[in-house]
Amino acid sequence: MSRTDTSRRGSRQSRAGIRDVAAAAGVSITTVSDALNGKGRLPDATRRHVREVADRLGYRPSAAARTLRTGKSGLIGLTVTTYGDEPFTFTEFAYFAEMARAATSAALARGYALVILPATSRHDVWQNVALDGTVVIDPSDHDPVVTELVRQGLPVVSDGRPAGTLPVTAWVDNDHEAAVLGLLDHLAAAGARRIGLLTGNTTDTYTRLSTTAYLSWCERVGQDPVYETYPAHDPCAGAVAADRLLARPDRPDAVYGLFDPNGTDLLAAARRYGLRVPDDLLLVCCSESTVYAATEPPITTLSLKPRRIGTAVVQLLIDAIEGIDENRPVEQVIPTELIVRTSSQRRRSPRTKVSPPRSPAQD
Amino acid sequence: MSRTDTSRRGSRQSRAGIRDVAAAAGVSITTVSDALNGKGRLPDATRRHVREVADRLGYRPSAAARTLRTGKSGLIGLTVTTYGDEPFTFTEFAYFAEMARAATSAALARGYALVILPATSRHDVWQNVALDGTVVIDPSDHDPVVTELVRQGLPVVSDGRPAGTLPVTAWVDNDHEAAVLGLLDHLAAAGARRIGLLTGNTTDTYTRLSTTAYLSWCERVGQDPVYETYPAHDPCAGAVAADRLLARPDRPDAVYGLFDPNGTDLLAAARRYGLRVPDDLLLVCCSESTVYAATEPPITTLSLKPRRIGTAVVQLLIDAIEGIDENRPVEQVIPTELIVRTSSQRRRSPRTKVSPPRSPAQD
DNA sequence: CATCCATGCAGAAACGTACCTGTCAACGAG
DNA sequence: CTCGTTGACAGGTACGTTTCTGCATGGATG
Repeated sequence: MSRTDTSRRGSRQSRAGIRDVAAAAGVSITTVSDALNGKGRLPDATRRHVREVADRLGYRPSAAARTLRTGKSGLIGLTVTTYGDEPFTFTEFAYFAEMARAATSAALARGYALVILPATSRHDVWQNVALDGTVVIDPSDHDPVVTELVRQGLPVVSDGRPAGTLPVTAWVDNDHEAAVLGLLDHLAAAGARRIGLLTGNTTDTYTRLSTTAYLSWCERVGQDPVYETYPAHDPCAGAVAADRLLARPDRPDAVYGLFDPNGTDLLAAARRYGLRVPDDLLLVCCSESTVYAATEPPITTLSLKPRRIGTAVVQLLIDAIEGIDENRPVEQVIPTELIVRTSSQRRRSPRTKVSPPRSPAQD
Repeated sequence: MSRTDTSRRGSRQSRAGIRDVAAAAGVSITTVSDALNGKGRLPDATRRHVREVADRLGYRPSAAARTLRTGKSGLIGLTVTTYGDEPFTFTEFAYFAEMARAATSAALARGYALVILPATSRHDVWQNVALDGTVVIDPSDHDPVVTELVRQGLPVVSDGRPAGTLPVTAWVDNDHEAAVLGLLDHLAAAGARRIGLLTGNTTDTYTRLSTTAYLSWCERVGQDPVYETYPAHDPCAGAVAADRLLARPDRPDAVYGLFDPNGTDLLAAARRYGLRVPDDLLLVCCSESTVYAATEPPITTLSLKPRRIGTAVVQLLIDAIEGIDENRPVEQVIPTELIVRTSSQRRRSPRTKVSPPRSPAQD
């Protein structure tokens, strides 16, 4: 009952350690550890007793000590590419938020926590945190961070297939080519004769694959490509590029925008030129934002299913960390979803007085 | 040059530790530690030599051991409230993303990393990570997590002033009352006779303060309050509530929406009822999203300046962790910004053929 | 009765670092 | 010549766990 002051130090009030619990419960340190971690062979009575004493003392095991001993920290890095000195970019907000949210949930469910670590972090920060593995979003060609991590023997799972010979443990990605081809077919089926593209001038895999898919589709159907590129990480450049695209002499009658804000950008540009959507111009953009369900008209979007990706990435990583089933698939393709709304349907749907509220964008 | 195998274990190839470096450099462990950490009094020659050997061996100090020894982990928790089992909610995407982004940058600049930890996390996850302190976003009245953390002696800084007697170390917040009052005055100045409110039915501080500010403004100017409430964490309820508000017999001629998606919700509802914005209906909503610059018409938004908040929160927390200037302000109020666009200006601006692209939403 | 195994627990060795406490040489002052 | 001083390092302990090994005890088995 009374505080047995068998502590080795005169210092008062430092947090209770495992040996304080052992002393108070009248057992050995081993027994406390086993009782609390459900290991060893102890009678239930002892186990309960130890647990109760630990509770009473407010005992909290030291994460640092445990990590040092076991070599596992329960921490997963979430690495985001940076433009300038800011972590993750303007154009990827909704995608990143959804993906990170799902990843956090998935990690948590398996007892892990996520640490946000921009790729450009100072080296000393990287080294001051004990990671069990890392998720890398859209790694660049020869990402020094990934190389370094792999060299340290840490598993690395990337969102987006690695470019070149980047030695990731596993990756998850969409089939961007199939997505773009399907989407272009959808537009063509809706009556588009000349489909334009609004794309980025960066070299990341997503942009590259999507653009080449567009070009090959054009070649297949015998259409001249009509596209404008812009630096996607610049928040104002998109509107300018959208304007350029619709100002061209060979103005397209349908446009696919590769980045999230392109939908509103294109819609605004269309209005400036007096183009009605979808009558004069069909519109699709890649976005996870639900605002496109409530625009006038609602805009068809391509969803990359960031929640599925976030979940899959974390599962793969934790499997690798825990050495579960070594010969599990190291790459996983998540299907995209085309959410068809008014902007890509040639025939305008009859105007309803009160349309039903938009449905939640679960999963 | 040759691998001096003085390692105490027969085991091969385990990561180089500090004593491997010491052996290879022909000095003691102390010297290595001092040389690498810039402490002690060593001649520059020794320091350089040790550093070089450490580099050659690919030595990476163990974060866990360092944490155990020093008691500092360099990790800051970022706690988000949850609705259901998902971290952070639909309505706060843009705000949260901006805030987290700024917080990450600020922490990084001072050598800390952020760990995402939903408030409802399993207890064992909380305990498995060694935190130096925690940022809590919008803590509820008697948040058990905050209480627990404070009891452990960890500094806690909250985004949003703590309700009741929550014992946070410091907090950062906007002056929500002033913001709402100013915004309502702005609408009144633009000619609004009856201003409605679209608000939440939750009890968090933001919603409560904003709503009471609205009510007291109404009382002051002698207007009957016209408002609808809905569960803000439900992604479809907003559209329904917006519709309800505009369907009322005492239909307002101006509306302020408290949550991010309310702008598009209200705009869509207005269209259904044939109301022109801003001619028949003035519109303002609280949002960090840039889509409202490109809607038709562009919508006036109230920005809570999440980036400033994120930065301030982290600075305050790290100051507390490092014990800098104990008597520093423990509360900080960040001014809001009303970004005035067409939707809240009575007179429609002349239609331009090509409007300039929207400006970036820096800071 | 001797042997064997399962049970219930204790002792002690790591884990890798930081830092406190020496030790030893050189050196200038008295 | 002696003595404090200072520079340059080495030794050793503590941080708080987990876990391997080992030691009793007691009942079942031959």
